[in-house]
Amino acid sequence: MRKSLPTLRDVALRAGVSIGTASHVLNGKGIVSDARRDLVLRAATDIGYRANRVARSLRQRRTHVVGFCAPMISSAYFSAFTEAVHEHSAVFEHHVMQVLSGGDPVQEFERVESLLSRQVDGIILMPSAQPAATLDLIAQSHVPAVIVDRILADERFDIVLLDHEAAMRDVIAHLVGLGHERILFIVRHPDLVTTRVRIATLLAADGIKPEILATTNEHNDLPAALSERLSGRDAVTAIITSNSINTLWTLRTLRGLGIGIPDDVSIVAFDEPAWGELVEPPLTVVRQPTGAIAGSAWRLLMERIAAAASPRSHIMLRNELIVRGSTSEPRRSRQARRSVR
Amino acid sequence: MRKSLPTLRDVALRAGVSIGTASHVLNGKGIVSDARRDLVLRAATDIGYRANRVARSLRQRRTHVVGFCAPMISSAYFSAFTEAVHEHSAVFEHHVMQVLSGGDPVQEFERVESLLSRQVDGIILMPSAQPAATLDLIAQSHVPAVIVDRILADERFDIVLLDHEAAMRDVIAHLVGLGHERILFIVRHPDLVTTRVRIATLLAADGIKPEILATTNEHNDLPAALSERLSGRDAVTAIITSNSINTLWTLRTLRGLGIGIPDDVSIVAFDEPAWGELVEPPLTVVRQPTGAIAGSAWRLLMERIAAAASPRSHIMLRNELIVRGSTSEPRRSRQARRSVR
DNA sequence: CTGAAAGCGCTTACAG
DNA sequence: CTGAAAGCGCTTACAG
Repeated sequence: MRKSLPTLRDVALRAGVSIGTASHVLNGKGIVSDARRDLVLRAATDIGYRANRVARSLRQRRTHVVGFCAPMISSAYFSAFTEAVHEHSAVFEHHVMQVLSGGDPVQEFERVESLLSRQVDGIILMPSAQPAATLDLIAQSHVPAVIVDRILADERFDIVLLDHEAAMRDVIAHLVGLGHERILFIVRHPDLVTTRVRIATLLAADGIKPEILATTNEHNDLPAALSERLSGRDAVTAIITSNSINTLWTLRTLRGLGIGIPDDVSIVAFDEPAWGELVEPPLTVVRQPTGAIAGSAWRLLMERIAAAASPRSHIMLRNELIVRGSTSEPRRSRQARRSVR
Repeated sequence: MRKSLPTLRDVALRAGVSIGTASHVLNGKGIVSDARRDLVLRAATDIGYRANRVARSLRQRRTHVVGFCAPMISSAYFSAFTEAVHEHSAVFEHHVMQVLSGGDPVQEFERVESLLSRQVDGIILMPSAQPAATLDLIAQSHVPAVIVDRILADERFDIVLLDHEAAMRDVIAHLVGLGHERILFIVRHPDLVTTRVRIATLLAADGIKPEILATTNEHNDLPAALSERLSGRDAVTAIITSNSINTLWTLRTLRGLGIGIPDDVSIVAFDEPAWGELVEPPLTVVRQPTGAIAGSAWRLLMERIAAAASPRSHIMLRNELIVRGSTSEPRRSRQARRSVR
């Protein structure tokens, strides 16, 4: 059995004061005479006292712990966002208890529930594709929560979201400006609201002929699908990929097929992978402002914890289109122009 | 003020039993008659009871929370390892409270201390470069801990480490086998024990002329340093990079200098970045078995929590060298061989 | 089998 | 200013 740690009682005993007084001193609350203050402080350091935050949490009904649930960690957007969430936690003097949903609504529900049983003061959730049950659970628990992206609107929560419509419009404008018409959008999770918005925006755009391709987890369908879409007179001239992993597989597949970028096809990638600037050619990407997202989420959550009744905020953040070498005029326009000369 | 949640007392009241009996039923402990069991179960679901894990933790002096401290999240090795740590947490029925040290010994100490005040049952630590104070703190707290890598031996802790010496020997053997002699090792944190082992192994190897280059955070010294090391008759023919970010900068710099891989210089990268297979040429890398590391850490920690007195374990895991296109014979041997014909 | 009671380590009104 | 006491929501011997 582990030797039990010194408690506030031990401090009080050694300092010859009451537990209440010791508590006041250590928390800088109430008014205590200098003499006793010194006594308590000395006693605490002498015996190496460290407050038990579990006891304090129980008593105060406030844990200073924020629950954080995300689908995963190990891809560009998620790891950058996760790091930003943890970096902000220190600023706001909270700990974070993180759980992974794996994108599975059932696990999401269970793990958020486990967070609730831990009495977290608030929740930051990056939802799965079907978050309805989890959102109901959170709403009904009355625990302050902010939902990050992947959901459009919900009056019950503060929401930080990216303006996916604007981002997609930027991408389209860029490609159309270069002369592209047949554009292939490769998505991984067509169910995600995020993806649906992007798809809808693409389909609604004027002057282009968009196609959508949903990939599987193993991406083994990609070579066949891409070689088909990239051949013939209706071949697509530009590809938009929906996330880093998708981008990686697409590039690999294109290389395998011997298709050149941007000569044979242009590429725009959502997310900004760390290697985006490294590949040849460097990638045109849609950058996600992960630091700003995390900061906004924390700020909203802290405000909500402080004032449960204030009106909900929906913050919309703008992505940034970074144009690099992976996009250029389509081959046909280049040839056409050349033949004109 | 948030509406207070139903407690065990509410369940007991509604079921018409004592709190102790309700507790027994809900925890599946003790022997309770079927009639009362049903009563309690029904009452609990009726009022939507959810156990308060903070209260339980205080009473049991066991939180089922593991503290996890790492320098960062957003680079390949760390994000893969972090994800693996979280994935295992569910299996072992613990939550994880994660803090970031940023590689700074002072922050590391403070945040591990805050973990201790949260009464974590155990700690998984990826140490900073000067972890002595933190290690003392943990040892003195008697909280079970397992140290992951970056430390060679410490009888006070269970340790999971990678066999960096063997890994470096594999790299050297590979390069020497190809005919390389002048090898440059680009490191970012020369203080890290990990790095020191790698450097020592490199310097001790027979038949090569190794050089070490320590980069700064901004890597703005890299172009000058590399162009110097890669020119002249003593030019290095192979480069080993110490982590993903370093690798990224090195590749970018080489491209900027117009130096070809592997024609002008071969590259071996420690860590296995997600994009390792994607760049041209695909990278020869030393793969870190992140899943196995996390699994071993959890297993050791759980065993230590169960049996504090059992002897400490030091587990050593083997890296894997993945040979791809970024390494080949050095130019000079190729030219020499050609001229022989 | 069941209930009454102590206690985990704190904070916080409440008297004095 | 200070101390005695209640209580946060549980678990767990201990009687019966």
